[in-house]
Amino acid sequence: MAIKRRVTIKDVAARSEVSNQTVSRVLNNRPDVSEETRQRVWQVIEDLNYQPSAIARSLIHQRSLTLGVVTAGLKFLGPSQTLNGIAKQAEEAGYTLLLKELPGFHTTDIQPLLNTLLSRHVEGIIWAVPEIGNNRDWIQHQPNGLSVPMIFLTMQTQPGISIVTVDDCFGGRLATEHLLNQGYSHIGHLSGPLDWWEARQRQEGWQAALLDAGLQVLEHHWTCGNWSTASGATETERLLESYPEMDALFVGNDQMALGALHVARRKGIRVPDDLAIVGFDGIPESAYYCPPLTTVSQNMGELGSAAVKELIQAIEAGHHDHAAYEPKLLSIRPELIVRESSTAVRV
Amino acid sequence: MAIKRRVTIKDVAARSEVSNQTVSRVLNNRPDVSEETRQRVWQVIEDLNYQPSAIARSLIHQRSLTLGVVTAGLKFLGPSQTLNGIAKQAEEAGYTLLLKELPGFHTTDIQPLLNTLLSRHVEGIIWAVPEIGNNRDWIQHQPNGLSVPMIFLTMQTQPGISIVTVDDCFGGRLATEHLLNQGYSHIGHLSGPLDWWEARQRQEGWQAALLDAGLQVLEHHWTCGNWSTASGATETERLLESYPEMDALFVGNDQMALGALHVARRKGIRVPDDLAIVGFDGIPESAYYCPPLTTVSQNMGELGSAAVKELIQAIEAGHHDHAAYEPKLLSIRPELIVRESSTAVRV
DNA sequence: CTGAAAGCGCTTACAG
DNA sequence: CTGAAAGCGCTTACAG
Repeated sequence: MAIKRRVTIKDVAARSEVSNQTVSRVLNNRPDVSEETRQRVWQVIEDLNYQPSAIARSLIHQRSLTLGVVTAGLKFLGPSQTLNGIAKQAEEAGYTLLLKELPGFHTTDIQPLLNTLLSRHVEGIIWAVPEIGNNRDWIQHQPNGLSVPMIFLTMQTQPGISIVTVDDCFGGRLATEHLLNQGYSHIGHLSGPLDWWEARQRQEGWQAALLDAGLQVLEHHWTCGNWSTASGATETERLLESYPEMDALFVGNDQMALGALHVARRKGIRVPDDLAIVGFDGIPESAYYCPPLTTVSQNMGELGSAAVKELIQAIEAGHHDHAAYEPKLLSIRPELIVRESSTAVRV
Repeated sequence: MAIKRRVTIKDVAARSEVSNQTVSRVLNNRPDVSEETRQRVWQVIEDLNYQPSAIARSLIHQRSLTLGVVTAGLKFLGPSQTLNGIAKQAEEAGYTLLLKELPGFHTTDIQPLLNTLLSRHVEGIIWAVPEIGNNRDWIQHQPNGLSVPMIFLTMQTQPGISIVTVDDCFGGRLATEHLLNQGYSHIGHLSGPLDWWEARQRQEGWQAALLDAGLQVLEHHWTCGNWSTASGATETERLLESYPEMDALFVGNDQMALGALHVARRKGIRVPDDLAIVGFDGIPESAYYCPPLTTVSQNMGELGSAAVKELIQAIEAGHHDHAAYEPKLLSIRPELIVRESSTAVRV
């Protein structure tokens, strides 16, 4: 497969015996070309299978129609669903995506990555990396802000920053209130790792609901795992010991909930009669867990597409430079899906 | 966020009172600049936070250091794991990814998509869309081949095409032979949709193993689902009726296997004593199914990174245009993970 | 209706 | 050691 030179506008011009700019006119459907010339040039374009260079064009137009996406942990469900939504929406809006995946969640030096993206003239950036520990502190240290609009996904509100997020706290509340309504009163919580903002929010929702119901929230009523099914299993065991009265458990994601179900089964604990379990995420398989899992469903695809819409709006506001774009906070509400794992017939 | 003009090489040149090409020399670490000038220019570059335009550079160098990735069904596990591997490897090799997701698996007109990619000067393309029905016929109709190297993932061998694939047929054989070794002899199969090449391969492996063992393979010994847990459940029910002697079941993916387990449980069929079940994919949760699932594990991340390595090799071969790059076929072997769902103590 | 000129942001020979 | 000129592939005024 030897190197093939690109077919350029010059090749087309030469072959159709006109100047470059006439070819350019034909390409861009300008009116001022004679019908005869137009036909001839199109013919040559097709014969040569000529594709105008988007690169050259973006240099002139100062527009690349490209969006940068920074993601991490693509092998997990959430991030890939989000990317799915981003890709769909970008496609629809006529933008192309430049994808960068962080090697881990805790990358320290963001600058080279941002530079790569900016050097390729992205018109905006979507930051689809979960907020963990202080992995967003760099935002403060940006010299004089970014040179392009940027949208952050699922994170703590910060002034001056556009954020699209799922309301995880509300989700945690939803799960817990459901359990209360079902008559459970010793409701434990198995959270995700607490350096994750999402994990903390869900935990907060759980706690708030219990306090609102006049119940106590004590240290030994909860523990945290690392999102994996394995950790869901081991942490559930720990919780069963530290909180023996526990009759219901709100778990921070469906995969850990699967681990919890696993442990309950091994120990002969009946779900939901002895222990109700509610998950978070709403992954399709959860409907086929044993028993089917009640869960809080969040639409990550919608999150992604909302982010793209918002970003494009910001970009266009920048072009009509009058209307300075106001940073926005969009929050998507998760929904409760009730299944067998939390609906015992209580007496 | 009003529009900000990019800082260009001219700005730097003006501010440091040298010509553009001296700035260029400094940027590219050329030797022939006086130390004093070099220092001054670097200072200005930093002050202005100047980022050279990769776009302009790629125009000159005729190299974009960009790879195109075409994917579909990112919301499913396989494609996103694959993309994960692709992203990691591309990053490591210093390439940036241009991502396009097809709206569905059966897109008819590939040309516009290919053109977008080519117009942005991608140096190579990875086709990470599963082969389904005739959704790859377009390869034949490419006028005079592609102008850049292209690698296809998981598909039927075709002359002149570079392919990186998992050996699904071998995987199916692995699962089936394991069941035979465990003493099962009425082994049914629940495949994925048969227009998927991968589904057909796994089915073929199952069939070959049975024939090799001198067993019959009849129509009513297998059925096909659509990869979803739901279809896994309904198709297992169907199979239990059509093939009542069945004592083991090889299922085309883990999610459908979860559906099979679900049905078995509902019907009081003991797994693995009455019915052994083996899945395919090796997703982490399968270790926590009820009972834990024996499965054939395939490393999609490795698939992705192998594809990137191969593609880059092809690209570089193109640059040293002597050594014409030979299309290759790389095949990755899946592995069997044995768990409780297939290891009854048989008498 | 069509072409010569200038320029997008950069680099590569070529002079001096 | 440094700058003027030409060019990557294209488009946009400006002439004619």
